[in-house]
Amino acid sequence: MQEYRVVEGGVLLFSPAHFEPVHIFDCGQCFRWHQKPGGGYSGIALGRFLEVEKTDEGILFKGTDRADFESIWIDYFDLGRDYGRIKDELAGDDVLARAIEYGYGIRILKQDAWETLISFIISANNRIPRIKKTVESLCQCYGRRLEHEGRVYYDFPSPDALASVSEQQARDCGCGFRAAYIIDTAKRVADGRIDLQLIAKLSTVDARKALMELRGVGPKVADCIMLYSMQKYDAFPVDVWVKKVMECFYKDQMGDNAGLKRITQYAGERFGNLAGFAQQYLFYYARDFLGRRFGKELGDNYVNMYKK
DNA sequence: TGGCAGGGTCATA
DNA sequence: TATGACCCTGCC
Repeated sequence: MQEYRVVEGGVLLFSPAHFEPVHIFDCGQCFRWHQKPGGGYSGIALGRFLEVEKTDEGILFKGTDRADFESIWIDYFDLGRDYGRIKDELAGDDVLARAIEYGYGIRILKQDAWETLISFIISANNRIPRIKKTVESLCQCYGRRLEHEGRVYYDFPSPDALASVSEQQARDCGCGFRAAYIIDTAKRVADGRIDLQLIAKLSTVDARKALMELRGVGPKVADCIMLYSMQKYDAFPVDVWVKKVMECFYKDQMGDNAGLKRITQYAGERFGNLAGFAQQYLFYYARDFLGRRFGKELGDNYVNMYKK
């Protein structure tokens, strides 16, 4: 655990070698953290408002006190985990070594399972700005109103709250065709037919199966829920970017035209119980660095450049 | 300005 | 197991 100290306005984390806000909040795992105009991030998680800023001395967690920091945020940001060791293990792989160098400050947050479930149902065939907008809209319409230092913000709506929303109301929030999935899922969680805490205790294979019983939850969304909120670090969500990067760099090992199943299987073999961490580094690297540079041509272009 | 395509999933064949 | 449809909007 890294050292921290209570300072004016919050808690300061010293020399955080493996904590970079932009990497953490922009690596695709969360939707309610937003970059502030003056720098830093603000977000709402676990029913609380928090600001995270990088300073010369370290990472400043603004708007929290020792009690909340110790009982909530240490766990949420997974500050007890030694990312140095994880990186050392993964960096034996050439591709991962480069991805880690690029996204050196990524951490996997321990998010609320219910919020993660609904957020990633919304993510299907969608774009990140719209996902954020839709989640925010649901919060404002159906979430609990909270105040912090005179500022009003909204918690993520409870299962009960979303279970009583009509399909049209959910569509009005921008959910689109996912509206029916969300309401159906909310009803199941609200009346206890689905128990997320129980699912979290299952093995990765069984939890995946259980989650995929829900409408709107396929393999990718199930893996995201397990990785981002159930501490199942062997889960390896395969989205378009991870698919591209895997097809590009591990083509020889996986064979031509590797499908989703093959990619998932290969990631399990190669990265084992660190597959989830590997996925985060690969996703961020693929989307942020390679995506910006090469767009759709990512695969072949980069391979050619890499070989030279 | 219009048209495309997207953090996938579901239904159908 | 393989296609197409799907809400809607940011972006080219």
